Amino acid sequence: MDTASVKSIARSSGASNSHRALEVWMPGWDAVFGPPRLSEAERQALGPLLRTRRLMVGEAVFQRGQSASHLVAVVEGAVGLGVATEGPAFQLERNVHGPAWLDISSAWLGSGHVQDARVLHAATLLELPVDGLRPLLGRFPDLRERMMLAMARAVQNLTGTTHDLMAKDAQKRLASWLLTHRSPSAGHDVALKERKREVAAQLAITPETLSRLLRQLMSAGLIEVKGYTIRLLNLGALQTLAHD
Amino acid sequence: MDTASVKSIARSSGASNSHRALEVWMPGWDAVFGPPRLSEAERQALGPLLRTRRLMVGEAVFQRGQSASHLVAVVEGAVGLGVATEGPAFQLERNVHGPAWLDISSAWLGSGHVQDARVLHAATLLELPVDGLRPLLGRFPDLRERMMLAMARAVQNLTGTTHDLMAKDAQKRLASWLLTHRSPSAGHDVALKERKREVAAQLAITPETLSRLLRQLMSAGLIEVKGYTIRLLNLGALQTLAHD
DNA sequence: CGAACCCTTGATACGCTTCAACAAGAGTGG
DNA sequence: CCACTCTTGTTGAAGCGTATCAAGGGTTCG
Repeated sequence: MDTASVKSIARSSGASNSHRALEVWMPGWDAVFGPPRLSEAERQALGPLLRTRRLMVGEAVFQRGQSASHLVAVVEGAVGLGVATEGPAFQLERNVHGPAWLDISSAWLGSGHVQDARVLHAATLLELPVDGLRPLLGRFPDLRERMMLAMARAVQNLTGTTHDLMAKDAQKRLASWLLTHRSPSAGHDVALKERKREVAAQLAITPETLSRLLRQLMSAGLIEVKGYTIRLLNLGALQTLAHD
Repeated sequence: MDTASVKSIARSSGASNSHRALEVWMPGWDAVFGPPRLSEAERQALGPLLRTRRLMVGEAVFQRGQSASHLVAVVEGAVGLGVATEGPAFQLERNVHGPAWLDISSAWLGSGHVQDARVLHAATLLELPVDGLRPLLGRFPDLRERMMLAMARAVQNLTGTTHDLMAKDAQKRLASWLLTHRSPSAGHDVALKERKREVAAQLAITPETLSRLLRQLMSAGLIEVKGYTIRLLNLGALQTLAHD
């Protein structure tokens, strides 16, 4: 496990010069914290605290009820959040593609994770002990602001999700999903990075219903489905559908 | 508006002794921040920033899209979060009874509220400008921790809500709601503090369905409904129902 | 080539909504 | 004081949206 080697570097560097300290910083970590980039001082302070784990498909990142002492992020890969049922079955609720926070709230409360997390595509995970983070928030206002923003975004995202679940039917949720998941470059294509059954789970519908809905939108001329690529033919109409 | 008088006291007191400073602190504010009680220094720092508003039934606390510069809490009374449709109609999604935070996330992002908020029972509101709060978070570690915890709790609550919406049917959500809303003292009664149609809205069902479900649970012997009081006759069975 | 997936399609079932009617209180004005 | 209206909750009948179950086709991989 390469976590060990990173750790030993961090320890041996001690109160290092910036050159040595840089060695504890791994490429990709910046993406989790998001722009603007962390300052050198922040990186030096955070570096020794951070741990990475590399997990393969199907492995559990954490389990429901398991006490949480670390904030967890996905640096790269994909992790599903949900509830494990008996056996290998897994009731997927949310899909986290790196780089993004996976569980930014549980560790603060110290009361254990609320969901299970399972690796969907081999993933690199980042763990940040909240006990170690706390003092840093006093020393680094920017880092503090960053964490507040990250949590605020989490709240807003979840608020949006609950709104969608309460107020929109499946077709509207799908239209909404398609619009937010279109590739940033070519604005009219959605390249599915996951299986359709996982998309369906996020939309809180069955794979069968998703299939029917796609077909429905297709025969209405709004989209064009080719395997795992969906071309959006009529953005305006999709937005009208999605917006309430 | 008594906000003005409070404000003038805060201003005139300047670098006051603790006796004068206490005057800017209003009874009830502590409840919003939750235990343990704020320190004297924290109160002195927060006091001049906080503003209270007293709003009557039906008034809008804030509107969707309206830019948010303040964290908003309900000191006392009840406020509904949702989306205003045309006219006076209001699609209620969440119900906030004071003391509790109403919108703790929008102001951090500075991107406007995501929902409308409307007063359901005459309410006292507390507003805390995030620009004023920011520097305080550097000076008061306890206050910082408190805010992190509050946001973390918001995330966990919303996570629970989405889980319920995705995985549970209406009956299970109702059982769950009844269990979490039973009066803390006499553990077998639920005294509704709102109209049933508002309870239904929170459960994302229609009032008709709520009525039928209550009748259903009643004839199953699990509860006893008398107007706005519901007696839970079989906690165990309700928990079995609620827990997936 | 068969086995194991994934997606699709069809038939049917069920949960919840919608619409409509009605009963029971609360407030209002003659 | 009674008739009137407004609001809230309840009940019934019908319909829509989505789940469930079952079957078949397309890939991928050993």
